[in-house]
Amino acid sequence: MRIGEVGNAVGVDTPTIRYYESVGVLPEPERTSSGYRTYTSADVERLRFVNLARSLGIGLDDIRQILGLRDRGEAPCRYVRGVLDRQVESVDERILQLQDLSGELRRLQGVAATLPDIGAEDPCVCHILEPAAAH
Amino acid sequence: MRIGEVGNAVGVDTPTIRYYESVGVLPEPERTSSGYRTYTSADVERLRFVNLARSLGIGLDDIRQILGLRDRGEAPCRYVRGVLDRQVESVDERILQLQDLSGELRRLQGVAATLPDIGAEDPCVCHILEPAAAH
DNA sequence: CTTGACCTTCAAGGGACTTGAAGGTGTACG
DNA sequence: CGTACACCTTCAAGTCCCTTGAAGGTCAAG
Repeated sequence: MRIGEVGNAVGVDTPTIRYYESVGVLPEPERTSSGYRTYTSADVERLRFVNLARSLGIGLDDIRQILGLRDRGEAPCRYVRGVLDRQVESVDERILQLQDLSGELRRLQGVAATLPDIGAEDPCVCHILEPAAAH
Repeated sequence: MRIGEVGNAVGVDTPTIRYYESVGVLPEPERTSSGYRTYTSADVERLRFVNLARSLGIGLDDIRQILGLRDRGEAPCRYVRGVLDRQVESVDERILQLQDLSGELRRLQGVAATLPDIGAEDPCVCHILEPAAAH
């Protein structure tokens, strides 16, 4: 299989596949005599896994670790559990931050709707945003 | 005021202040004879505004626009309203994505808790994550 | 024999910093 | 007066995960 077919099969574009190879997440594949990369079905499964893990927000370093464990014949389960725990924690924290942010932005939308435009003589940079600094 | 004092006053570290200058968000300040940057209280207010806008997730390009309008004596209000609208939309979209992600990760935590560790002979990369691909 | 889709490499861009190296300045203390 | 120490300077590269572009080679169909 050539790189474009693999990309279509898994849903990853070809520069990304080459990028994964360049950072050591995918191994260097065989080449045809003219230099085209050729992939096996094991390579396709590996890429499918990488793509799945990325869609869960798992970083390439963690993915490399998990694949490395498997490559050395060790069960990655313990490591995967740790990654999941860390990932849930950071995602949930991020959600809380963004919910705060959304609330603040909506409050400022309300402020913006009631305030008239200012003129050049006004001393502050932005009379919509700057009262927010009171927090 | 020197760069460190400004940084302390506003809560921004000095490399970041220099970075803001390098990308044209802050103007080049006066220098002492020995080359140290010296800031006015107007510079401090400007940095305070940049920091506030950044804390709302507003990008440096938008911040540069807003400050540019003010610098040219125009009211940035209309532009600021547009930025707020776009920002609320993208933050809310991101929250939804992350909530989906959190749900999926928690589901996988549950899977991980009930499954035993696999051995090297198992055919898949990770029997915790891979059933997730069924979605 | 040419068109067009595919493939190759290397390099740079993006966003917003962060870190590091190598060195100059300013001041308080002994 | 010397020196330790905190502060400042510049430039370069690293972070994370791709994405885009340039310049060119390969292959099958018409």
